Parts: sequence; C-alpha cells; structure tokens
Amino acid sequence: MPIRFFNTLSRTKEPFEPMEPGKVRMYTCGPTVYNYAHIGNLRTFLFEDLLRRHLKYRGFDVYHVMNLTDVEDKIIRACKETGEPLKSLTAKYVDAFFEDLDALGVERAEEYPAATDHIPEMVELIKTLRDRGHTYEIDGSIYFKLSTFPQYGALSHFDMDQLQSGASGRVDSDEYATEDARDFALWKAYDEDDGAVFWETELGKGRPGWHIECSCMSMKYLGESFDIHCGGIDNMFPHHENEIAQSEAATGKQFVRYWLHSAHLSVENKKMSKSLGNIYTLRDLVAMGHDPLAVRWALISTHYKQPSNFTFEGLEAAKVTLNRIRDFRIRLEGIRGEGSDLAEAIETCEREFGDALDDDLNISGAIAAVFEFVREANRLMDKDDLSQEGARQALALLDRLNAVTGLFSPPLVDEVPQSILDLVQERQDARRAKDFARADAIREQLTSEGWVLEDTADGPRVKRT
RNA sequence: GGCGGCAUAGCCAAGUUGGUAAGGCAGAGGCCUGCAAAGCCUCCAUUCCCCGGUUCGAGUCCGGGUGCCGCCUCCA
Repeated sequence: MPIRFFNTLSRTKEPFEPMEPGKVRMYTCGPTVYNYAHIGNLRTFLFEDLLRRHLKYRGFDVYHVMNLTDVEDKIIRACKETGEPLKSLTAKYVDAFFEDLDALGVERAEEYPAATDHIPEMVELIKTLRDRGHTYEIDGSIYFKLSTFPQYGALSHFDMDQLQSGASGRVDSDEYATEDARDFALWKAYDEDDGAVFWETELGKGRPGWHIECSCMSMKYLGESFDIHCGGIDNMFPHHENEIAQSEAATGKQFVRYWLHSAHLSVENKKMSKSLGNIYTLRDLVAMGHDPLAVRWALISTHYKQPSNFTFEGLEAAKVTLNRIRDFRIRLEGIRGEGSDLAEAIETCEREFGDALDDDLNISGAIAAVFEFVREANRLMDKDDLSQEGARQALALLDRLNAVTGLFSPPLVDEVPQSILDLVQERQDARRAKDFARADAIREQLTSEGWVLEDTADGPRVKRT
C-alpha cells in the first residue's frame, strides 16, 4: 500500500510520489522567534517530525527545511518594547526553540535558514516579480498585484470576490495603502517605528514582507518545485496562498505538490489566549514537573488534521501510558531464559503500525498496534515462556518504531541516591525477618519521597513516580 | 455574509472502497503478591448528535436539522 497524504490542494487523500524517486524535499513553516513556542506551535512541529521520520522509515531520503522568521512586525514591536536589538532578541528565542525541540525529541531538519540571512535573495526574487509585472510600488513599499495571478485562492479554495475584507476584525486599515486590500507587501519601506531594523538594498531602505522569505528560502534549498509543504491550518490563508502566488508568478512552475496542514490545539476545550492564561510553553509544563516526553505523547497522539484538545488529565494519561512502555522495556531487558519468540506478533505489529502511518499518518492506529503487541508479549512473559532472543527482537522492534514516533524510547536511568538504596536494603532485611509492618512503613516512606518500590523476580526495584 | 472542520463509552481517540464498534486513561471483579506495584484475564457504547432516506445490511452513502470550533491579510 502506498503512502497517502491528505493534500489541501485537492482536499483528498492522494498517493504520495515524490518528484525524484526515493527522495523527498519538504519545507515546513518554522517559528517566529520573538517568544517561547507554545504547545500549539509545538504540536505542529511534532506532526512535521512524525512526517519526516515516517518518510525516512519508508526508505526515503528526506531533505527537510524549516525557516526561522527573525524579522517581522511582532519581533520589531518586541524590540521596541524591550529595547533589545533584533539580533540578540531573536538569538535568545532561537536557542530556546532548539532546546524545546531537543527536550521533545524532535529530529533536526537538514536546514534552518533565517530570514535575515537571506535578504539579498529576497531582493532578487522581488526584482524578478517586478520584471514580470506582478508588482507595484507605493511610497517605497512594493506590493504583489494579485490581479496578475488569477489562480490565487486554489489552496484555500476561497473565492476572492466573496472574501469579506476585514471580517476577522484584525485589519488595521491604515496599514494597507494598497490599490486593492487583498494585495500584500513584498517589501516594506523604512518607517521610524522600525528603529534600527532595516536594510539598504536596491529596492531602497526597508525590510522584507513576511511571505517572501518562505518562497525565497524554500526555493533556494529545495528548488523551484518541491514535494511537501507543511504548516498550521491558520497559515493556509493567506500565508501559503501568498507563497504560491510569489513563487509561481516568478518561476512559472508549480511550487509545491503536496500541502499538509495541521489543525489547531485547544486547552481544556478553550482556545488558547492571553486573557485565559492558558497559553502554555514546554518550559511551563516542565516547571510543573511534567515529563517532556509525556508532552510529546499528548501532542502527537491525535491525528494531525483533527482539532485536538490538550488537558492536564490527558497529560497524566500520557504519562501513565509512557510508563507502561518503559516498564515493558525494562521487563524485556530482564528476560534471560529459553522459550518462544514473538516472530509473528512482531511481524503483525510492524505491518499494522506501518499501514496505519502510511494512511495519512494515522498515529492512533499505529499506537493501537503497538499495544496489541505489548499485551501479547506481556502474556508470554507472564507464562515465563519468552526467550531471550525473542525479547531482544521485541526490543529491536520498539527501537524501530521509536525511530518513527519517538514514543517508545528506553527510560532514562534514574540515579538512585544512596539514602534510598539504604532504605531499600533495610526493607529487604525487615522482610526477611518477616517484619512486614516495618517493611511497609519503609515503602510508604519511599513513596512520600517520590519513589515507587516494586518486588520483582529479580529483587526489589525502585523508580521515580 | 463566505469557506472549511468536527460531533463515537466518564475522559482521550481509531474506524479503507457500507457487513455488524480498535487502542490508551479512569472504573469494577479476579489471578499473582506477606501486602503492594507491575503484568495478565473478565466486565465497562444493542450503539456511534438528532430526524428521515437508500440498502439484505450504515458510525460509514444521500437529504434535512442541531451543536461546537476554525479561517476570511500577516496567530502553528
């Protein structure tokens, strides 16, 4: 069965075939680095991570580019408010962004181009558009003339004549001195509010519009036509629509073949908003004591196209589920004897897992396949009938599936303090002396200090709660 | 006003071309255990927002409602 993706362009699931066999070139809209990424942003990045990992799992050579938007209205505003220079402000949040990715176990893309490193390329692209008659200039700013690109709207399926300009209530009319309200800026002439943020270029003194960086950098690193472009659903219009207009007007070629958009995340059934105080960053959750991998689980385990609801109850459930996998791995690692293997179950699990993800990244189905396998393997271990080789193969399976999802990794080994080990030993002595009251008291003490004690066939084991 | 998405057990959430409701969490009972924990077994949706229709058969198709959500110029 081929991989199929829901392509926003056609609004249908299509078999995925890259332009160049065996090689996938993809671009994903990255962070605007003026703040810490919130869990909604992270959900999208996790979906894209799953996408690239699954393509690699299926044998594709993936070349993935994610931009860093480091010049833009909100950033400039933040600079004004804090008095911090653009570069140092954005550098701080770029670092934070990569820290978050690492904590969540997100694989690195091949390239992370920053907008401010590509001003000359953007100028060139704008000049090309100008030469081709797609632009006009007002007061030093250059705009894309939408009337020269009649295909506009193909992605979002908006009928431009029916768009109600300003319906979202977010448009500041003063901001748009364009001929047509729908035209968008390619280059913004310098304004005093921009402070020290400007470039002296052939187009004059100013800065690029937001959309142009994605057209420019994606085509620079991936070519004028490439396979996959992703982003949050909110970027579909106008951002991605504008990217298409800029790119295709400049090259005359199809820009992107498959567009994949992730749905939004709500928090406790409410839209994230400052007034509700429910915009969480990864570091907020970690500060509350949550495991980043539990956050990964909570954010990745709902199909990307499905609106998802983040709840603390769900995060707890993710933690418990993650622990189930971790305990399972530890149990497998302890298997030594002879017995049956799990060849058939492994084959079934991996096939169902792969089939599910091939079907537009059906992560729920993939996870379900893994739990069927976990139960079967546990059953065999309960009967003491799993061979060491079988256990080894089961662990190898988990490693393969972990390479795709990042959900089945080995637990981090907790450093157990000597004081805790002493208590464990003391309890063992008490048990041997049949002083169970004392033994239970010690276990309660361990619990209160954040450790769970389990008596296993191989002796007592402590782990973090 | 326009466009789009979603409604499946207490919660989260899958359900290809219609064929008789995955999985996880929580809960109940049992096995195991000195007691636990972990694990395993059993139970937990005559039913998939509502009303019609097509069909031998619909969560899945068609028509009509209801509710929630998103986008409509720079929010992933």
